[in-house]
Amino acid sequence: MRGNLFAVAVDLVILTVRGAALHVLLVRRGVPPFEGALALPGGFVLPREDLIDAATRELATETGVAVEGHHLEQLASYADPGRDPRGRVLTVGHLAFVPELPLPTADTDAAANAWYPAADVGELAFDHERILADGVERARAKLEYTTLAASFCPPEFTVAQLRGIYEAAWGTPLDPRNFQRKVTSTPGFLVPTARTVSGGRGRPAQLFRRGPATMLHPPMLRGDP
Amino acid sequence: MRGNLFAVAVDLVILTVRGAALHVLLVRRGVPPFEGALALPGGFVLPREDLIDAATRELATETGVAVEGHHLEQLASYADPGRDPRGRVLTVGHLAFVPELPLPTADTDAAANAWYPAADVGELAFDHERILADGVERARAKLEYTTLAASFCPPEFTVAQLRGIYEAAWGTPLDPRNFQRKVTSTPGFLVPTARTVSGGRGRPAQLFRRGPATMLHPPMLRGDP
DNA sequence: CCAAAAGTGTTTATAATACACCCATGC
DNA sequence: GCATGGGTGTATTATAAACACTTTTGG
Repeated sequence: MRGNLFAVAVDLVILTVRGAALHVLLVRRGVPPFEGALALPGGFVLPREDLIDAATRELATETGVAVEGHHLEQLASYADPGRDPRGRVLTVGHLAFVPELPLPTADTDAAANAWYPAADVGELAFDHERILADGVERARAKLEYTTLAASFCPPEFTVAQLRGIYEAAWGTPLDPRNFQRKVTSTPGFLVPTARTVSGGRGRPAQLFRRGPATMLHPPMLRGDP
Repeated sequence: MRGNLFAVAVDLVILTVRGAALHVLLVRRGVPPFEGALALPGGFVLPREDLIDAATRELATETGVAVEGHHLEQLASYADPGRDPRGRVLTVGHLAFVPELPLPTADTDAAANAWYPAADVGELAFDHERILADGVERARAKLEYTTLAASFCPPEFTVAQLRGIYEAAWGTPLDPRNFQRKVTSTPGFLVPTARTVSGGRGRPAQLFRRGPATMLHPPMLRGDP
């Protein structure tokens, strides 16, 4: 067909919210090239595998959790001729949103994996800084006009937890009272459960699940004000 | 590195607005596979070429016009193992917005190229129906919250022309008077020129160029109402 | 009872719609 | 003049931000 063949990989920008900041899952590379450097988790696509399946497999490997209910989408492809010293490698970046969860202590192929603040990762292997930047930008954009913030929460969550996601993602405190009304009055965003959370300091909060809606009209954040 | 190598192609969803509907540029295939079928224009990525360069080259080939001022962005990658009967081919879909322009009468590699209504293209080669659908969906979404509608217009255009883009893209008539104020009062959307268009039936309209702004806050279209 | 967080009601500012109206041209 | 589309002003309506207030828990 042609002499110019590519190896094809998938790399994952796996984001979560810890404390008040976006964090990304990075692995320490154990083999050349870029041995010892931090990198996005990823790997080559298998002979009969589709891209989303390869990404799903990597996500399960790295987080130790099934993809059940996690959000995973394709981000963009990167194929700069010089991006990999081994030769011509195209990588398809993917973006995943997961709740804060304990990581498996690496019986994976990677030497170590851990959460790092997405805003301050230092130097990464290959062009992974660029892929990460694109992933963070896309994540922020999608939070504005979709209901995906709930993908960062566990299966059942409070309105305050959800608000923390938005506040972490774009660093602005939000009015808890107006936020409450906004999300509870958006049809299909939240499905109330009968249960409440106990043990907190104030009045117990009601627990919700993700609703069927995916798009927000109007968006969550407005212009500059 | 690995035995599972891919051929890598780029395919283009080139959109324009003709009359009152979105149209897409399609080519009639002159060689197998899918000989005689309609397909998106595209081709293989060259050995030292980056993806955007390959897409830019194809866009210039098909439209006969330099990419000056045209909008071109990566859409998504497609690599289903069965998508090409010749073997493992990954294609990186791209999305282009161009003004209505005369097509070169094919001294290109394709047998013929022409505009087709994007909503009614019939069967396409490979998985190009899917790629087209993704492109149209992305185009509609981006028109809502960016200034890209102006990319469908010639270098100088009237507010009514711009309104026609929006009306064609989502099939809703818009109030000319409120539309006028909305776009002219959005900073950086339109740059007025001294010139006006003559020969129309009513009062001559002022001509504008694209401004530096790219994002719209708030978006152009609101929810269902 | 007090502190703290959840959740509701109400006022106020802001922005979007609807539409009356004037402007500048061709015929 | 009059039809036609370009462009502006303004009243009405919807929405979001600000914040006082009530609810329900733990200590």
